[in-house]
Amino acid sequence: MMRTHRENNRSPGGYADAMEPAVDSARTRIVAAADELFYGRGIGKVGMDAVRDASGVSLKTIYREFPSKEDLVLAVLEHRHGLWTRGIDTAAATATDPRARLLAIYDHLAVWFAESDFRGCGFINAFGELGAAHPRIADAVRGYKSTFQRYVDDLVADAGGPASLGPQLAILAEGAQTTAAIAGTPDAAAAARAAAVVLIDAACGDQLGTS
Amino acid sequence: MMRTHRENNRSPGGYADAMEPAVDSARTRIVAAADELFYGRGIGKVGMDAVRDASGVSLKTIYREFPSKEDLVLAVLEHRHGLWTRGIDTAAATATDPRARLLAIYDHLAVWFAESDFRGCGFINAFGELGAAHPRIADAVRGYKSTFQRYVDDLVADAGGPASLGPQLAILAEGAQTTAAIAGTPDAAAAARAAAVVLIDAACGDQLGTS
DNA sequence: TTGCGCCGAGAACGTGCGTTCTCTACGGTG
DNA sequence: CACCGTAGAGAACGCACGTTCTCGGCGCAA
Repeated sequence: MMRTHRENNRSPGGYADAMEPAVDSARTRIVAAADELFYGRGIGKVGMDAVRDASGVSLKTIYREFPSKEDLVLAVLEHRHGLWTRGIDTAAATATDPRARLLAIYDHLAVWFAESDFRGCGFINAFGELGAAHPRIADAVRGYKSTFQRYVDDLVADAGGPASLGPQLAILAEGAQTTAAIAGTPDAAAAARAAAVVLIDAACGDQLGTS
Repeated sequence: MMRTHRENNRSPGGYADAMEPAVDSARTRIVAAADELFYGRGIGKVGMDAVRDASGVSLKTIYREFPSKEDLVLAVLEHRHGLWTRGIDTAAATATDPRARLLAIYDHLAVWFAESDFRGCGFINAFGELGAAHPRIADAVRGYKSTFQRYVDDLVADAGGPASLGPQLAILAEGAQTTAAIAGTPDAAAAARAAAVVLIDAACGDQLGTS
């Protein structure tokens, strides 16, 4: 099974092949700059002028790549999903069994929460801010979250746990993110991990030792 | 102990005593209307004109009661905290022991998630949207969340559980809220409750039967 | 009744921002 | 060199919104 939680290769953009490199680097710079700004200040508080200044790409080029701010937000969310996926994958890389891979999720959260610019889950923030008015953004967030849910469910199945365990572990991860963001401390990752240990061992029959 | 999770009596406003009734009903109508609008659409998407139209109170009076939109947001958050507190208290009213009062939290979540206009936790949404730019709002949200954390911690102590259990149960509640909001289904409440049962019984020595 | 102060309705003002337009420069091709 | 498409800088436009101001009406004291 070993589902590796890959991101999609590319959004269906459709730009010419010959100029892919230059265009792609412009896209990359725009998305990277917008991601940092959106995440740090909230999407509504960041104007396209700020994205231009931070990326060094003119407004005209930004609007050629992304026909509207909403499209840029969607690209930023996809980018964040790639970061999240890679982080989970590297955290799980050294694990040898599904149980350890599940717990690696919370270890990754601990690393993330300790970053100085941590401000909660970008998907949750975007959903709370724009979900009601922008169905495409709400759908994208739903999709990313359910992808993660499937990842957890598959690991639970590999570990021989019941289907009810997956949602519980995902809820712990979600709650840790908002708790850490609001409290301003990374403690929630350790608490969620400890709870996950109890839940996993209670549900999976306790074949292995604790921790 | 029986901490009853009360809200504060009044914010330090300081308006004349003689006109309190009329003024208070204006405040109430403004806050009620703003609460519904802010929660349903997101704070940034609701103009003061919309608050005026929905409350039937003129802009002049709104600005006499709340010197700025930020002050109105703070009052709305306090109002929501009162609703949340009363909901938790009534859900816990029929419970006879601390364990049941803890589980009543998730029963209350299930009721809340099933409401047609449920759109996640208003505090989390406000924090994600405005926390970075409005420290007073961030502080208020932090305060409400830590009040809830203390409520849970006290119940855990009453139940004879270890201090580490309180944060775990609060994380479950937080995670259930965001999961239910994004997924659009109330299932997360039941999953969080089931996880809470396992965690409580594992930590408290399993004196009583399950569920 | 005459003045006075409060209030609601709504216009007005300033600002920020999403989006588009203009102007200029430049690099490659005949 | 002339030509063309493209890019950047930045102005411009339209709109939404937070906040303030104006106007007309209404209740109330003398």
